[in-house]
Parts: sequence; C-alpha cells; structure tokens
Amino acid sequence: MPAPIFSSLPDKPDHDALERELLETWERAGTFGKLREQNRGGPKFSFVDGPVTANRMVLGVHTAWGRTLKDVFQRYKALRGFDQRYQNGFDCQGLWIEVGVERELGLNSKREIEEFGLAEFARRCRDVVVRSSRALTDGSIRLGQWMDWGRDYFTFSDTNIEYIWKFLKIVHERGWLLLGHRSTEWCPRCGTSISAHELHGSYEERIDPSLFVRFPLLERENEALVVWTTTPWTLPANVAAAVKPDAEYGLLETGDWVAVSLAPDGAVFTKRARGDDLVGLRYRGPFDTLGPGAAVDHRVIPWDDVDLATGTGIVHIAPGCGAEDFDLSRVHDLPVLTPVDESGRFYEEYGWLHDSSTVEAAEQIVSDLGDRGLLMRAETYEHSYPFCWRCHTPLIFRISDDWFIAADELRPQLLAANAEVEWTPAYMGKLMDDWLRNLGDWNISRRRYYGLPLPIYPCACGHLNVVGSRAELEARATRGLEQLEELRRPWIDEVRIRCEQCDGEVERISEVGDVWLDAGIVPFSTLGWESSEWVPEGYATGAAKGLTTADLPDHAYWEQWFPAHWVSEMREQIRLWFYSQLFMSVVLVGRAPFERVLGYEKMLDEAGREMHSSWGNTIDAPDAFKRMGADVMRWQYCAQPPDRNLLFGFGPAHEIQRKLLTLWNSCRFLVDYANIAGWAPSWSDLEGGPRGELQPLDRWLVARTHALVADATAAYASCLTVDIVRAFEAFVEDVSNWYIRRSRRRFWDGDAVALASLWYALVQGLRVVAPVMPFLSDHLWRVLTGPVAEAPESVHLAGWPDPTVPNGALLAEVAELRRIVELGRQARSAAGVRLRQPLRTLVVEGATVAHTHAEEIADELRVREVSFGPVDASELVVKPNLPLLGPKLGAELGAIRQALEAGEFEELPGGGFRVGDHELTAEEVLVERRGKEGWALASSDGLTVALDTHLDDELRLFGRVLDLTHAVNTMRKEAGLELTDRIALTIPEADADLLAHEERIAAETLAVSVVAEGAELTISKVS
RNA sequence: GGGCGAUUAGCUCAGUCGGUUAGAGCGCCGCUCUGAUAAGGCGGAGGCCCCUGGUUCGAGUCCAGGAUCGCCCA
Repeated sequence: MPAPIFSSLPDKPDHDALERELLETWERAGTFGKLREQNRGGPKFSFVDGPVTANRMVLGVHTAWGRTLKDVFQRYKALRGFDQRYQNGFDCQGLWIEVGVERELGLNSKREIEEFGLAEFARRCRDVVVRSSRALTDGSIRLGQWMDWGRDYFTFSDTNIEYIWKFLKIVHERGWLLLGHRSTEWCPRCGTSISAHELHGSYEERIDPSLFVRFPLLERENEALVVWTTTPWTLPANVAAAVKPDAEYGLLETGDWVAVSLAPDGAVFTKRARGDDLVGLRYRGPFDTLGPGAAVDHRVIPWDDVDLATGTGIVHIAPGCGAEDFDLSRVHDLPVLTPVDESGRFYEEYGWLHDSSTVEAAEQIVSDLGDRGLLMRAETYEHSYPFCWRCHTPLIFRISDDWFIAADELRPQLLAANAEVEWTPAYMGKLMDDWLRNLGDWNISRRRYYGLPLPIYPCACGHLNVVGSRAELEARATRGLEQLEELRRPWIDEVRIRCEQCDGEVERISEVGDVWLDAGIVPFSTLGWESSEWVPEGYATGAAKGLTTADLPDHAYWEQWFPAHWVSEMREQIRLWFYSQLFMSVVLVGRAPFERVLGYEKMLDEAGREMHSSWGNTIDAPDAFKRMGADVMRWQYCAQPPDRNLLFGFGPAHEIQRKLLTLWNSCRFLVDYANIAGWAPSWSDLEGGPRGELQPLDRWLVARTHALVADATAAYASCLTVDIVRAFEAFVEDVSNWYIRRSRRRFWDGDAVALASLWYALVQGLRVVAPVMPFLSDHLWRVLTGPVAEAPESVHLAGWPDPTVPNGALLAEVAELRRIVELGRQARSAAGVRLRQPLRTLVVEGATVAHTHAEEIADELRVREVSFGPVDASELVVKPNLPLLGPKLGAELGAIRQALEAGEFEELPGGGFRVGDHELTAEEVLVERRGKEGWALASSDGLTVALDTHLDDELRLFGRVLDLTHAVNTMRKEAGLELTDRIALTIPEADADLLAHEERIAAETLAVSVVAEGAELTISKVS
C-alpha cells in the first residue's frame, strides 16, 4: 500500500495541544516575520492599540475579547497585503497600579506611603508593571495575537511623559490651563479628587439615612424650617436653606415649615406662604454649637431648581460638600465651610467631631440632633450613589484646588472632529457626542504618587511656569538635576527651576496627572509627532528602559501613520481613552486621531451575571485556553454582536466545539477518502477552481464557495465579526450536510472531481476564517495543502482568495431544489414511508428554476422518477401574492382574499384565476394543492410536491435490498472493519430472491462473494 | 430627573424593503439515517413578538404614549 498522501486526522481536535504545537511552529519558522516581510511596502493599515493597564498577573477573558478583535482585523488586513505596525502598549501609572502595590505592602493611607518612601514605592510600582506586562504578553501570545512583542510602548516612559508636557504647555499657551477651586467628587481613601470621566460605572444603589431636620427660625418663635438630607455629615457645614420662590409652603401645627405639595395627606396648615416670602429669613444653624457653624449668618435663599418631588422642598445648602451648593455660594456670596480633610476626617475646629470619618460622624450627628429635638423624622433611603472606580470607597464631595483644562472653547471642535469618525455600532458615536456635549472642564490633577508629574511651576510672583520638555527643564533648572533618575516623583520634586518672569526659584506642584493623559497622547508619542529625528529605541526611556526596544520615530513617520484607520476598545472607553485621545488630538492637530472605531459591550458570565471573583464566576484566560482552546474563545468573541453583552462561558464553548467538529469531520472525510483513492491536489485546483468535468453539484459547491468569499469580505469590511462567523457556519453546514452527504458515493468511488471540488471549498473556507480562528485553520491548512509543493507553508501567508462573482442562478436552483427535497421528506413522513423504501414517482408543481436537477431530487428522495407539472389534486388552494396585489388592489384586497379563501374563484387557462370582476394572472397568485388518493402531498409558499405512495413487488424487493445493505454495513462497523476491508457475505436462504441485485449488494458492502444459505446473516473478513 | 438602547419559544438570540403559516441554536419528547457515529437528519410540544393607540389593503417590523430592564448623565 502506498504511503498516504495526506496526514490523517484524529477523530476530534485537541485544541489546546494543537494550538501550543502551532505556536512553536510559528516561532520556529518565523511565520509572523515572514508575513510582515511579505507585506512590507504594501498599502498601510494603521491601527493604534489602546494601552492595557499592566496591573494584572494573568490575562482576563474580557481583555482577551478585545485583543481577539484587534488581532482578527490585523490578520485580515495582512491577508489583504497591508503593511502594519503591530505595536502593543501598556498603561503603567496611576491609581490602578498604586492601589495594587498598597495592598501588597499592606499600606492603608497616603501617610503610610510617604513613610514607606516614595522612591521605593515607585520601584515597587514599576515592578508590578514589569511582571504584569510579561504575564499579559504571554497570555496574548497564547491567544494567538500577533504583535511586535518586545517593541511595546509603556506609558511611563520619559518619552511619553515629555509628550504630555508638550501638550500641557500648548494648552497653557492657549490659556486653557486653570487652577480651579471647586467642589468635586473625592475619594477619602485615595485622598484625591476623581474626575468626572473616571466615574466608571461608579453609581450603585446604596442605603443612606434619610433625615428631616429642623432649622429653628430666629425671628419667629416656635417656627422651624424642615430640610431633608441623606448626608448627615454635611450638616455641620450648612450655611443656608434654599426654597423654590414660586412654590407654596405651609406651617404645620407642630411649627414646621414644609412645601405644601410634599406634606402628608390631610396635613393641617396654620399659615401658608410663597417661597419668595420666606427668602431672607434667618435661622439657627444645626451646628452653631461648633465654631465654624456659629460664625455663619444662616439665611434662606431662593433657588429655582429645588426638587419638589422628594424631601420637604427646603434644601440644606453646604457649599463645601456639594457641587450645586458650591455654585449657589458664588451667586449668593455664601461662606464655604470645608469640614473634612483629604482623608475625609473632620478638622480640629469641629470639636467633638474631630477626626471622625464621614460615616462615624453620621451616627454622632443623628443622636446629637435627636437630643436637641431637631430631628423631625429619621428613616432610611435607597438611592444611587457614586463610588471610587478604583477602590470602591463611597465618594464624598469636597472643595479642593485642582488643575483643569477648560473645555468650553474646545467643545465645538471636539464635536466636529467626532462627526468625521465612523463608529460601529453607530450609537456609540452618539454616546460620544452626548459625552462631549455634557463635558465639563477636565480635572487633570491627582494628589497621588505614581503618575505623570504635572510640569506646573506656579511662582510667587503670580506667573505660571509650564515646562514643555526635558530639555527645557534642564535648561531652566536651578538644582536637583543630578539626582533625577526618571521624570517621576520623588526625584522630579527635587528639581527647582527659574521663573521666566521674575527669575525667582520655583517648585513644582506636587500633583500627578490623570492617567488618561498618559493614554491619550499615544497617537503622538509613539508615532514620533514633531520628532526631529528617528531615535532607535527612543521610547525606552525612564521607567521603560530595559522593558522595550521601541523606537521613537520621526515626524515623517507620524505623517504616514496618523490618524489611525481603525481602533477598537470596549464601550466604556468612550469617556476614557477614546475621549482623552480625541481631546488631545484636537488640541494638537485639530482632528480626530482615528477614522473608524469598533466598540463593544460588556462581558458577563454565561448565566448573564456580572463576573466577580467573589462570586467565583470569573474565568482566567489560561484556564480557558486549557479547557476550550484559544480558537473556541476567539470564536465566542467573534460570534458576538458588538451591541449586546457577551455571555461568556464553557457552556457556549461546548456548542462551538461541536460546530467546529463539523468542519473538522469534513476535512477528515476528505483526507480519508483521498488517501484511499490515492488522490493528490494540485495548486491549480485552488487558484483556478477545481479542474475536470464538474457535475452540477460540484459547480454549485464552487459557486457556494465564491458566495462565502463575497459574504466574508463584506463582513470584514463592515467590522462585524458576527457576520463572518455566521457566513462561515452556514457554509460549513452546506458543505457538510449538502455537498458531502449528496456526494458520498462518489467519494467511495474515489471520484477525482468530487475530491478536487471539496478540497477547493474547504481550503478556501480555511483562508476566509483564518483571522478568526488562526490555529485550527492553519492546522487544517497544513494538512490539506501538505501534498502541494507550491502552497504557502501557512494559511496566514496565503493571502486572500480572489473574489469571483458567484453563479447566482445556480445557487437559486439548488436553493429551490433543497426546498423541494424538504417538502418531499415531509410528504414521506406524513405518509409513513421510510426513506429506505424506494417509491415510483414525485410530481413537483410551482418550481421555477429547479427543473434541471430532477435527478438529484430523485436520488435524495429515493424515487424512480421526478416530473414537473400540475399536481392533479382534489383540493386547490389559491392565495394572493401580496407584494404584487397589495399595491394594485388596495382596499379591495381584503374582499379578494376572502373570496379566494372561500374557494370562490374560477381557474383560467394559462394559470390565472377569475375572482369576481378581477382576473388575476399566474404571477399574482400562489397555488397549492392538497389531497390526492394514494399520494402524499406537501406544499408551502406556492410549491407543491406529490409523492406516489403505491408499492409494487419490484419496489418492495429493492427496499429489502437497501435494508440488507444497511444491516451488513452495521455488522461491518460492529466487527471493527476498516473502510477498505473486503468480506464474504452469507445471507439467509429466505432472502435468496435478493440475489437478483447481487452486484449492487456486493458493491455497497465490499463483498467479494454473496451466497444465500442457512438462516443467519453473516459476514467474514477476507484477507 | 434627562438621554440612549433593549423587550420575539424554557434559555441565548435571528427576523432583510411592512407581505401570506414568525425562525435558529441549546434543552425536552418522538422518529429516522448509518462508510462523519459520544455525530448527522426529520418531526413535535413550546409564542399576548411588553402594553395601548395610530398610520396602512396589510404591522414583530413604521409613528405616538406607557410599562419594565440595562447603560450613560445628574
């Protein structure tokens, strides 16, 4: 026996094993390098990778989702010959990193960090980035992501920092950099304000106290205002009470003023007044017992936005503890009391509250108010409340001095820039517009340690110095340069510079920058914007030294690669990375840094719940690689419409594995029979399509393959991976359950044309799906093209199939033919005639294009003869063809329809019908027939088949032949015979009449002899 | 409170330009096929297409209002 032409495939794939083997093969052969070499000089496809935060020690399956999408489109573009950068990036600074290190070190406050030492703290933070970036790289490689690993950008490099400095200097020169004294969301644990765009899914339901508190009026004995609050800790900072000027207020018998509309039903008022009338009244503050409160002249102010849906209609105003309150303090010139420090604890002047947290203070305040008879009611209230996006501490409002970039002037430009961007799904572009329209000034300063050092040096003379580069820093430094390891705290804090106005020595502010500055500058810092020369390894500066070999390119390079053609990240990046990039890009060059965006929604577990490590329903990528395989993960990601949450898990993975098994089995089928037949493919079978005398079914398969290529090309172009997956699944289904099933006999016979056709379809299919499923596709490619010397060694080096317009007519014929077969099966099933029993005749009425396929229909339905023509049946059902008759008849359609249903029509020659005054043509009606003696009928959508169910001796005999064949083949199987083993067959004497078909029986069972004797059916292997 | 989106079978989801009997996968039940076999095929049960109104010859699909859920903003 000759050596097999194809290496054979096991009965199912071991994804994990074959993937790891391929990773080695790619590594050994330098496959990715060859691909890049092959595309060098081709048209450019510019993708910019959003930096992944380097704080996790294992790749998460949600990160793998985004990485898969990025990889899919880069791989697709590579197949199309595009030259690409493949630069991966890591986000390396900010609270995420700090919080992790704090936990590792057991530090709980900023003071402890400072005691630990900022230099060592910075080194520990860098160490996290080093370890995490390695782990994430390993995971991404295992996922099959092809990137220029080792030449990644790290946002904590001095190069990146300098670019942000340059940006900030430009911002300052345009007058947009400002120091704000404002009320902001503040995290007491992190000790810093939190920027609006960082309030990452941060609102959650929470139960707070709900207090109705009396503010006794000074000039009116026994009368008090009643305010409502859910934040008792803010009461010591109260300075005013606000009423709605045009609302009606009433005095209850208890002496309490409340809005009439909010009083309980049946409340009796002894006095009524408009809000206006209350304005200006003075009251005793709730904590005049404490110094700061006592110093305040508490009074009633007007406010149109007072909420008349909850509370009392009288609002407690504490400008130090709320954004709206703070705004009102500006309007009414109210004092601003700031009761708590950076860590959310009361200052000393608040007496017995000193050093209490806001939570601890709440209890003391409630009981104190109660003791003093100021508490009208105390309940609880459930509402949504913001939490810190990093450490999940409930946020408070606090006045602080923060640095902002003014947004008003930029807003229209940002909107205009976004209008040029093509978003998928489109609504995400609208979300960006909404975000931009609501945009406040960008709070860029954080009172933390491991982050971008803001290059802001305010001088006592009033001049604001902003340093735009390291060179400028060095030129202006008065001291501290000698110890400057990195542009980073603590080292940067030692550097003093000369004020450009007064020549005095100035110190940097201590704040670091918002991490989204780090990420937003990437389209400039990594591509060499305004860089005068190409600096080899010029990105490996500062903390990034030794971690990467990324170059700093020159400006000409930036011109070539900016803006990105395409970026892709999860939806929350709209207000994060997409936003910061857009913002910085509009400032620097006046346009969006990306042309096209693919966004996607959230990942949940397979039951639709959030994934939480505490719930035990998270999945780490390494576990998923092992238990489902990277291809199956990627398939799961790609099968997901981006506008819906992905329900990820092992259950869906199992379903996918079964689908992929159909592809696998189809390839295995080809390999097995090609090996038996000694058939070898040639490269021309792929390039020009299969050669030889193609049967209709072969030509259909070729057309079907052309259609797949066309569908997939359109799907890739629209960025919708789900359409790629659907197109491919439908293709595999058609190949397997139509082409292969219909053609089995030809494969048994070693038909070269069938083998070539199937080979062509499968190999083309692999090319199309390779970006989604890089491992299995390459594995199967290597098996199927193994015998072809000219074939590229990897599917990823094979390029994209030439597009060919599919033969639509042929596809339509087969579609109709398959509908006929389906109806035929229905008819058989209805008549209770099993498929192994041959029948005489099938009549088909209403077919428009399938006539040339009578033989296939006959074979599929096991009938001797198929004819097309009217079915002479007892019952005629005529239905209106609505798309034609609707517009034509309008309101009359109803009556016609009723008449047709009632059978009130007259058949006209030529297939038309008369109904009342109307003559309907053959096209304007759909005709179905039912009921015919001795026949089984089935019909749908104007197509009717009639199956003659009469049996005669010949048909019965042949049915028994098929039964016998089936029985013998089952025995072969049970005896464990190979597909090629020959047998000697003995059939029961009672079945001797079947010997009339001896030749056929022998051929179907690979019997070398058939004899009828005895009572048993037996087989024996012939060696 | 404002904005955006969703709501179709037990579950997860398709549903084209408004068109006749609303589909698929999974699960369940039955049948079948047998040279892909721990697969494949066929059939069945299972639907207030969230509700109400409107437009239309005709609405799961378009419009308006409402409900519920999700997300974003406050």
